[in-house]
Amino acid sequence: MATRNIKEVAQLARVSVGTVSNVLNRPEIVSPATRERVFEAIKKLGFVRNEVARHLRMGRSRTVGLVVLDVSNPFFVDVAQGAESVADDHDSMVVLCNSAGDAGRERRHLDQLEQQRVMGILITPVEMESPWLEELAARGTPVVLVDSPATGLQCSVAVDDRLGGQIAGAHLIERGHRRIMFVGGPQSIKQVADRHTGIASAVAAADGAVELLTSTAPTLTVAEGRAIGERVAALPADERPTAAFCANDMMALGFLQAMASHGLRVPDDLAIIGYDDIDFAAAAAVPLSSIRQPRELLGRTAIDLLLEEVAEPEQHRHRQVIFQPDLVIRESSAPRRTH
Amino acid sequence: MATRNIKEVAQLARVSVGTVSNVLNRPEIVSPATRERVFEAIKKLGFVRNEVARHLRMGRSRTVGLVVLDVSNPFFVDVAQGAESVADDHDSMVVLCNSAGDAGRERRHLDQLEQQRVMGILITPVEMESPWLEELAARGTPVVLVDSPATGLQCSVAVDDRLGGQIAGAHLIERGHRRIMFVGGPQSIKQVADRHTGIASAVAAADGAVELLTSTAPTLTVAEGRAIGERVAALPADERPTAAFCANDMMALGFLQAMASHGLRVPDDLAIIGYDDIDFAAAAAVPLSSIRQPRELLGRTAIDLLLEEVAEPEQHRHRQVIFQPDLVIRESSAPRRTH
DNA sequence: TCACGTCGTTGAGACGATTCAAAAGAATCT
DNA sequence: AGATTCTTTTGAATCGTCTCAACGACGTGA
Repeated sequence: MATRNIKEVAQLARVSVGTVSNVLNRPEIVSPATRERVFEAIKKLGFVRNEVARHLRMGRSRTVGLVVLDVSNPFFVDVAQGAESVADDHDSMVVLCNSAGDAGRERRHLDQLEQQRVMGILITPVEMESPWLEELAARGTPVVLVDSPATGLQCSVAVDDRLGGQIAGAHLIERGHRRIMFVGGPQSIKQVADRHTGIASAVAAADGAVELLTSTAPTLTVAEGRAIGERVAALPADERPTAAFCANDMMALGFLQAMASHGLRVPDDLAIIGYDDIDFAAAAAVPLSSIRQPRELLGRTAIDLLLEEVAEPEQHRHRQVIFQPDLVIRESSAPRRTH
Repeated sequence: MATRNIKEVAQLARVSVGTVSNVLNRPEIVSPATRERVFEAIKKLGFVRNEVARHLRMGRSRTVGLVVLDVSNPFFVDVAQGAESVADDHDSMVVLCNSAGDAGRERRHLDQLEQQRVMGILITPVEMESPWLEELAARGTPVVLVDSPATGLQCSVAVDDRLGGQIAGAHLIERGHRRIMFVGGPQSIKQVADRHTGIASAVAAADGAVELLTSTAPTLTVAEGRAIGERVAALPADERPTAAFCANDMMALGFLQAMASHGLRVPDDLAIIGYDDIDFAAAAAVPLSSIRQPRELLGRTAIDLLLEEVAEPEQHRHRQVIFQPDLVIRESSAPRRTH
């Protein structure tokens, strides 16, 4: 409660509050002697600037909200770190919020961030269509979609998920697989839908020779991946797919665990390829093949776009940046023996 | 920029600003008719409460800062989730900051949080002794140490790391290992120092029969674990330890990868045990034995203590909560054959 | 009719910093 | 010395909300 304010500092230094403020913000216009006196007073009182009052007066905040689908997915942590590294250079702060794939939680976080009058919001939305976001933007909080393409009404940074799915599919087909399962999540998540479309197009290109199964989980977690894996492992061998393309690496890890616990060999009995190429993918029981996304670059670019918009709101034109994914081949999808 | 304020709402609803504020905060004391009129005005204008002004006026914030050593370590993400779940119930918000083991970054985050006048700070400090934290607390921002025992000047939540180290050591010794390496980090990090002390005491209890090597990295990351692993793998077999106790699971995963890439078999050539029991430990190439900490409970309890202190600053007495770690045995430290 | 409570509403200060026009002081030039 | 310019410092207004004493309207009971 011993929080000092500018007034107390002014009193102790025998200057006006205006001068203290000047020392804090434009020290060069204050005479050295006065400046020194003020600094001493600050030190003696243990004065710490009140950013809240500052923000209220100045009308703009130095923090950016980042709302992600799942904090426990290292993919998003990496995106966040990318964003934070840029924010650091502009002495802003990133506050990380977890929607956990739940529209309600997402909504609450957005409300909170808007009430805090954050500088802007970076978000991987739970649902494709969200009027909230547009209203939010209309009311004056810039929004940048992350890992999700925008319709033109706002900026966005994304990776071509359709292409990623296609690459994964082509890879598995090229490896000789003819019965492939897409281990996915809610189609309402754009990324999932696109990855599905991608692999479907690769399958279609194989001219009916390849069969595509699909399983869907409510969330893209390790646990769900494991659950689906259990079900797949329980199938008779001739009904079982020979390869699985998981919507992300978390699911792939769970799926892999289920294979192991049922004595199925990866990639011999069943090949697996994940998505995101999180660091743990390489350290898995069987190192996971994956579709790599430029995780940190995604975060970096998103906040760059945001800062650009904030800096020049007038002449800013919304942009949609799209990156290309890469195929990373590891043991989990190693060459399949044609039997 | 279309941000409306209470005054505009008041004008449109033809009431005073005081009444609008009442509608927002104590709707029951406002007559239904007026209340309705105000709500309509709010909706029509798209008014969103300015939490910044609110906070300035009320003098206290609804956000809590959580400063962790490494956001990319899922251990801390779990702690954060525990904290957040409690914060949610008290409609507060947790902002996650990453010191990345760097005292400078930690310092900057603390400054920022103090300037924002957060309700309190939960922190896993980089260094044991930190005058900053005490000054911070003295100036009125409550601090709770997380995963790190306090000296009595503040609240803390921790797990008995000494015991954890001892359990890990006893386990390896019991499995027949006589040459054990502690793969650690800076001794300035209390957790690391304690885990080391723990295993050392287990080794001492073995009466000279066991040899304890120690290697130290600047940070507790996968990369550092791998680097140390590379060096260990390069040693001639008779100088190489037969078991490694890693200061956390991240290092253990890196260490494990190094073993694999050098063709050393785990646990036959070298057993590994980690610390934290993060979810990825079980999914590793060789499922990792680990010392489990109650991760979410740690975060939950920390914020409970903080809220307690904030609620009743007067009669609050600082408490130090200590939990017990558990041994989780998996394949990476399976029985060693006596040769 | 008057005094008195009750209920709803009002409006004037805070809260702590920034900003900026204007005043005060110092330095320079005639 | 007096006029002019430049440098410092001042203090009042402002940002958006909350709080609380005071006020008006209304009904009740005497």
